[in-house]
Amino acid sequence: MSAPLSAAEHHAFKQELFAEFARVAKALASPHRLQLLYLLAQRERSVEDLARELELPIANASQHLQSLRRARLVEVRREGPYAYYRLADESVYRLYQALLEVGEARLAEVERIVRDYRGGRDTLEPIGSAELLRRLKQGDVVLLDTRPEEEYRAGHIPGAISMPVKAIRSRLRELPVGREIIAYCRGAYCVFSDEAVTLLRDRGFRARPLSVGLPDWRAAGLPVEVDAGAAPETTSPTTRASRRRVSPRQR
Amino acid sequence: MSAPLSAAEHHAFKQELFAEFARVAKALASPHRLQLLYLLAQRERSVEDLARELELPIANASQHLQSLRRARLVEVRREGPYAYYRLADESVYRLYQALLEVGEARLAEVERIVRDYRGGRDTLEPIGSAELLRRLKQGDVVLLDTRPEEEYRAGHIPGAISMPVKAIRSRLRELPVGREIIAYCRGAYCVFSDEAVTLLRDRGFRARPLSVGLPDWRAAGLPVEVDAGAAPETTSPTTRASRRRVSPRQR
DNA sequence: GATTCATTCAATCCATATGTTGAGCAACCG
DNA sequence: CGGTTGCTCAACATATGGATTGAATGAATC
Repeated sequence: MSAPLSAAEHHAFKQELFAEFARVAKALASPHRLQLLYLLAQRERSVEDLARELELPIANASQHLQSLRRARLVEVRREGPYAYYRLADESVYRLYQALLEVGEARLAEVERIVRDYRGGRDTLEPIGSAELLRRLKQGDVVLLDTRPEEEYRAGHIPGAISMPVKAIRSRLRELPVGREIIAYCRGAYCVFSDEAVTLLRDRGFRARPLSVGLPDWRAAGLPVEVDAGAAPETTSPTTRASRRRVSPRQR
Repeated sequence: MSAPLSAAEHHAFKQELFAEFARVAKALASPHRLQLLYLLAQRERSVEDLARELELPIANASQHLQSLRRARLVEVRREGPYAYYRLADESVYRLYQALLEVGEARLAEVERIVRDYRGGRDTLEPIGSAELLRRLKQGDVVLLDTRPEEEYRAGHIPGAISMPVKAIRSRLRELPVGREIIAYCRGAYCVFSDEAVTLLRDRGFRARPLSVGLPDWRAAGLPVEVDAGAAPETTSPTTRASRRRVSPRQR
């Protein structure tokens, strides 16, 4: 039972074990793959779709996705000619979050890059999740999901309106003037909500960004609503119908 | 203020940003560096010390440590001829934890390696942190820190007795026969506490391992006691005295 | 000052990763 | 069936990372 274990055995065991963990870290160790995870945290997507958004050759995107798959960070669902990739589970996003947290805390470069990029726009007074929840219950705020509509359909904060930042200019009349507007997007390094808030303020609205993105909201265990007709979680045989537009958007 | 930002600018920004995060991930992407972090999570240590425990050439260890340092995952404190490395902060350990969590959840290999290594010894009925805290207050358990004494001195669970697993055979008479004995060590993949529990049970004691290691306990925000005279947290000028043995061990 | 010791640096070799290109494959369409 | 589409694979060039060796640094000691 308590068989004596040699130091050499100990050593080999540790080596094998940490080699496995290093495999996971290796999968994270590429800017392109991190960006893929960032996009996949919003919703499952096809190879071509991802490649287009990241401006990558398709073969390159495919290879990165397979590398992520070998590390079990993402999973594929094949449907006809398409391969839809998605995050394997919530623990993958928590790892991604932990990586960004360390990066932010430790790398002065990150701060500099962000500051350089969005000049004065870091004083938009973001609202926290707890306060948003409270005020949503009171009904005195309007909540905008500024991500592309497909991402809204794949999961959004209950009560949010889909208002992709690209469409917001033409949809201003849908917004109330009295209540404060809260905008959220993909996460801390996504500019959709910041752009929306800046634009809304220019037009005389009271607006603030949410401090976190939808994946962070979900990871915090807060409620997320999925539209009927959104790409199914279960790998059902052939749900071609899932590609149609549905969006029974709530106001 | 809301200066229009071109798609190309967006793209370059994302590239730079994720390149920085990838740098952090790259630092994690090596079995040897992960093992270094594992050891440094216990206490700060010198290069030679780490190299000896991991059976690495010193130059190799030094280079890995510098690579971790460039990613800001560890920091150095130089004292005379020695370079003492330590984890940069708690967020680094949380990242390490998140990596292991994903590895455990996703890689069947990890399970296999662990199972292969410790045959039947995974049914030692570990006790959780909450239950341990409760029973420590009641005073009906004895808590053993089975790590090397230096690690105990650098930080241990309040009330724990330092009982390195290598010394336990010769110190059995210090242990009470009535109360249950709880043993903890470096973490889930450390075998010190399992070995101690197995040995104690063979000798007729009631013993169980704690489900987490000291760094996990600390990361959970639970109290940790540091011995007076242990290597100082603050990089004080020249605290040579810190190398003497102190250990006013409490029973 | 010369010596010793812990650590770092520099140069090398080898292995692995990345990006690119073009070919291959399977599903679907006409 | 032949063509198109979405993805994957294979082969290559280039770049990067890791381990090893021996020399260099820098602090402490003699």
